[in-house]
Amino acid sequence: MIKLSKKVEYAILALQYIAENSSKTNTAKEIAGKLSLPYDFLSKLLQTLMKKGLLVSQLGVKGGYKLVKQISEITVEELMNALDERSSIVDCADGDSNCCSRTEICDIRSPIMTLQEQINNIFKNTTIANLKNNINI
Amino acid sequence: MIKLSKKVEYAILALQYIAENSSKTNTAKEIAGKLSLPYDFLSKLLQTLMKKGLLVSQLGVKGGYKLVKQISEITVEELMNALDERSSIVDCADGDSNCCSRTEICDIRSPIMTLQEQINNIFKNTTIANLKNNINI
DNA sequence: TAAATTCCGATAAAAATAATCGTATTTTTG
DNA sequence: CAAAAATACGATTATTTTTATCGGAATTTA
Repeated sequence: MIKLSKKVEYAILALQYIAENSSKTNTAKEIAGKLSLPYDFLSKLLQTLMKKGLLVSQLGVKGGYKLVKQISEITVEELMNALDERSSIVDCADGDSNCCSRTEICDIRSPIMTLQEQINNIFKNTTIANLKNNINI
Repeated sequence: MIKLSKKVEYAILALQYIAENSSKTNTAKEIAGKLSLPYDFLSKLLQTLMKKGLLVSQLGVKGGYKLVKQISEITVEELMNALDERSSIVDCADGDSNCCSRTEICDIRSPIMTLQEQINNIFKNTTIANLKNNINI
């Protein structure tokens, strides 16, 4: 609960890797290899990020992925949205008006939404660059 | 992703219900009925909260549950812990030292922990009483 | 002793997440 | 042009987590 998916976790690592190697196009294979991530899964994920405009891809032999903008300009929120991760802590927090079939008046909806907003703010204010050690122990 | 489990959701509702009816012991059956929650599931959840010291139970015919302390003194963090919900956003954030088998040096562990702490703070600073509308629309 | 209840372990069902597979398409290069 | 290296994409499977259910035991009250 309240956990980042592997998708998001791998994407953070991959974006950071691409950022470090931004002079060239990076193949999914290389990234997966270097970071020991499952190739197929990563590959699909990168395609999604490409479709969502966070990466550009090049097809063919010299193909691979490049960043569109710097990782200091990509927020975790943006990444989660791109990967279709809903950050709604309860179902009714993202527009399900039937949420309150349980009780006549949903007693907790509004305060839960506030909780939601606080969490969203954290993800909104954290960039992929923020999630990187500057110190290599 | 980043979602409260039904356990936590139901527990919030149940604790609020019990708080409103604190003059008597409340049976799992009644709470489930009034809130339209699945009895077996709720029942087990209340037993857990009892074991963790958030509720006291009384066996037998006039049995049921009562609060040990006021819901304004129970934080969401406490509830999640009681329900064995780990609020760790990544596996390595709760003591899995093997987390970094992927890369020699885990580049993101420390900043992820910071993110984790921010999220924890929210749950630490929100009580079950806070999650209740004072206005009934 | 019967009824209402908590208590408890086991299991099943459903949903979400993660991973895999096969194949098509594109591009480069020899 | 043909082969190789890569992305693109749909379908499917496997795994894990979450949610729900079941059966019966123990406890208390009346």
